[in-house]
Amino acid sequence: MTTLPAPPIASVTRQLSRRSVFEALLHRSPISRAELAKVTSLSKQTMSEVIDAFLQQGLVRPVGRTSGNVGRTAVLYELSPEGGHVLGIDLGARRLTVALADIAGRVLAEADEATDSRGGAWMLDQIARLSDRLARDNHTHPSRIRSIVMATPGVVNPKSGAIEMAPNITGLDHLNVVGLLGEKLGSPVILENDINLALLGEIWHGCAQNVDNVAYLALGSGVGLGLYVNGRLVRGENGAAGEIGYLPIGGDPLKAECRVQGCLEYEVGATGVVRRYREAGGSDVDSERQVFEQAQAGDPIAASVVDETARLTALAAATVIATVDPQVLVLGGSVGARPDFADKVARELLKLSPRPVEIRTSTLNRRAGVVGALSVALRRLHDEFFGVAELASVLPLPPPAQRSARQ
Amino acid sequence: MTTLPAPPIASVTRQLSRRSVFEALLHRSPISRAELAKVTSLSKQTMSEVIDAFLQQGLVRPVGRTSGNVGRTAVLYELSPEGGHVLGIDLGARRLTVALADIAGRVLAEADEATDSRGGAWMLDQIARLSDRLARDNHTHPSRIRSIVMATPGVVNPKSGAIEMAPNITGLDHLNVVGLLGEKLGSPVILENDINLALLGEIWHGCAQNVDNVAYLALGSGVGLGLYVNGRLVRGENGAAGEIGYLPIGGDPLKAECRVQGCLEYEVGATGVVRRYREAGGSDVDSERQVFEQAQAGDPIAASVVDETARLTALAAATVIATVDPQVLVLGGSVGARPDFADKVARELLKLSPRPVEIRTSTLNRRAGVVGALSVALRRLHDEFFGVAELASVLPLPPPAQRSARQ
DNA sequence: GTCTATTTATTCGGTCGATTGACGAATCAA
DNA sequence: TTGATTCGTCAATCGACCGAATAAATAGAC
Repeated sequence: MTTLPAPPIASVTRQLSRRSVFEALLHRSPISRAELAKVTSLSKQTMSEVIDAFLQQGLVRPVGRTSGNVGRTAVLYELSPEGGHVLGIDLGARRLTVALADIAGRVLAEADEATDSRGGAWMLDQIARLSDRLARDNHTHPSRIRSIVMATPGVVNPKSGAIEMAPNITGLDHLNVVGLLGEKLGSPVILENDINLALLGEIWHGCAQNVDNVAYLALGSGVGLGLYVNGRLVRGENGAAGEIGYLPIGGDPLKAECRVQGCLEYEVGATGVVRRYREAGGSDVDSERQVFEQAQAGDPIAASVVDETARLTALAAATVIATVDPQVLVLGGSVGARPDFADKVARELLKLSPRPVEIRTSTLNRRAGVVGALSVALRRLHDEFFGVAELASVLPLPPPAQRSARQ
Repeated sequence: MTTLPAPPIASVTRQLSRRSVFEALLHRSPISRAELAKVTSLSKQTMSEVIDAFLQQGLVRPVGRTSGNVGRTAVLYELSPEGGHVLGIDLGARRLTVALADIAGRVLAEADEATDSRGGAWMLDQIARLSDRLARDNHTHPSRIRSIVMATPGVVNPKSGAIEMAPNITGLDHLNVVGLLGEKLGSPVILENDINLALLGEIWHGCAQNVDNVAYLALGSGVGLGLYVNGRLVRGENGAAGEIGYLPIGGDPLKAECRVQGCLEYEVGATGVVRRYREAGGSDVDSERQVFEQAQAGDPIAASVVDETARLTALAAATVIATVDPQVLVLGGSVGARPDFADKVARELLKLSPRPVEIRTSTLNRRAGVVGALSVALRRLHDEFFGVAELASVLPLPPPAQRSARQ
């Protein structure tokens, strides 16, 4: 229980060394000093200095020794769980999920319960309560949590960090969520759109690992898109990138309904699917899931509604593919991840797109959001400890108004 | 005429110092050592060492002294044109443009002539001849050119750097352009899509300076899109990002014509505009430009064709806006940059998009491509001299298959 | 059992680069 | 002419790195 951080100002070069040692520790967990020196190509004594500092900070701990090889045995080290913790939260309209991980990215625990339907402040209390419990159950004092990221529906303004449109959750807009939650939990909180985080989840632990250009098409109660381009998340200037509910697909884009909730959303969103099924004379249903189940059970009306949904989804996918040319298209969300539906979309897409794209279905499913939240929280923590900040930035080009050389 | 580079291996920390000194020199051109020390927050001593090294390399040169202030006068320095040159080339179906700039980004000269219509090898010869002439006319031996970027129509594969589809230029595909041209010109050549470079041109010297999220919609003989997201160009996995000719807009996406050249292209491309005008009973024209001129002259058929073109363009714009949420939408290309047309598109877009986006028209027009090529060539040169390579990279997260800690 | 080869980790200079403070040089202002 | 101010260099010091030498610990050969 050492008082952790106090990174006592290090020179740039030492910071770089620390950083690369940390990276090696992340990826080759139980490892000796000598081995670390090899992979980082630092000298053995620099390595010893860095490891000593890490030990003192409680960032690293010894775990056993090598044996069996010729020569002196080496002490093995790994990142200590005491090094810091992060919290990921997925706030859905129905379910609230919380997960805890340590600085090495090991997921220590996960918990979920039904979202408090009273919304607003009650919900924030619920989040705080659940998070606290999770921390204590894992012998982690809540104060040891150093980075928190929460997935939320709606548009998150990338500058202010505030929620701007959260249609599904009552009393969440016009509430200073970052401030209130940060105070309750005692750590800085970052909000991010749930679809974006689900995408990052699939990239970290799911079906899109080691891919630099991914489009994630989420189809559930609504329709949304997450974009990962050049190895970075695309948020857009107002955080509204991927709001493809407004794509002019599936109806007259000038119609009143389309202007309000978006053309595509009106047809393909959950209420749209149910409405189309009812209008076509289908039996009584109250969720889009039932329509899909009816279709699989042989209901021809449901089948045609599903086919049309797949067709429209494929159009949206073709649009995205033509625009950003991703390597992989991930289908997610409660509807999109259904294998039968994904197959239909893939078939439709073959007819549309000149360039076939690899289609995958979500492997994390409901966990995607919370895993993505963990990944962002983790990256934030790492950057806090080992960031090189503006060092990394690209060299900006000179502005056009060059004063010319004068002798 | 010192033998320039020979950067005699510098330590990381010195490289960082050099880099930030260079950056300061780029942006505050005539500047003294003392001033440099202030803005870079390096010590005066270090500054003198770095400047001495730069002087020896011929990278900077003194230009006069300060005067008028109290205290000792200071020698002012600026980046020397001898420090290195870059070449930008814009290879169009009609016109070939070449421009020369020095390491500070000062455009030294520009020249253009009609593209050799025999295409293929003749064209490469023409490029080499024009480039050589430009260099010699500016007292720069071609061998001093250290970085060359060429804008070309078609899809450039981001991995191989080869041209994959160049419909408008004869005999350009299946030709090792990078290799042949690099050999002729004696420097490494990079190819990039012309629309992407036009976008980068507008960002560097044109109408989209200091904006991190830009969509560039080019409408000329064809239709294309350039995307600049998170301060970086979006190429896509196959270099096919922005190929919005294939957007399912303006017709049945399953129709034969659409599958070949793309739905939107079929309607909005130059031949599409002319075809629609003819089909509507318009008078005899042989270019899309004439249709637009007829419309302005009062021809009602032409006007309706133009209106429809604007409507479809606005639909494409709305699609892009919903997908990537740019801060600025630039309209470019011979048709797109027409103010009357841009106005129409803006009006249509207002009806479609829930979130109004700032629309600008290209200010560089035909020069955009070559200016963008210069900007990329320049950045490459700067990175070669002062790049920090993987130093800059983000800390990768650990893979999911974490071996757990074992005591 | 002993010895040797091998590997780990620490100690000891030596170098590089950055900073600091002092100082001479150059200039303006009074 | 003197004083204030700023520029640029010199000398000393400090932090961080590396390579070489050395001590320590172990497996395997004999």
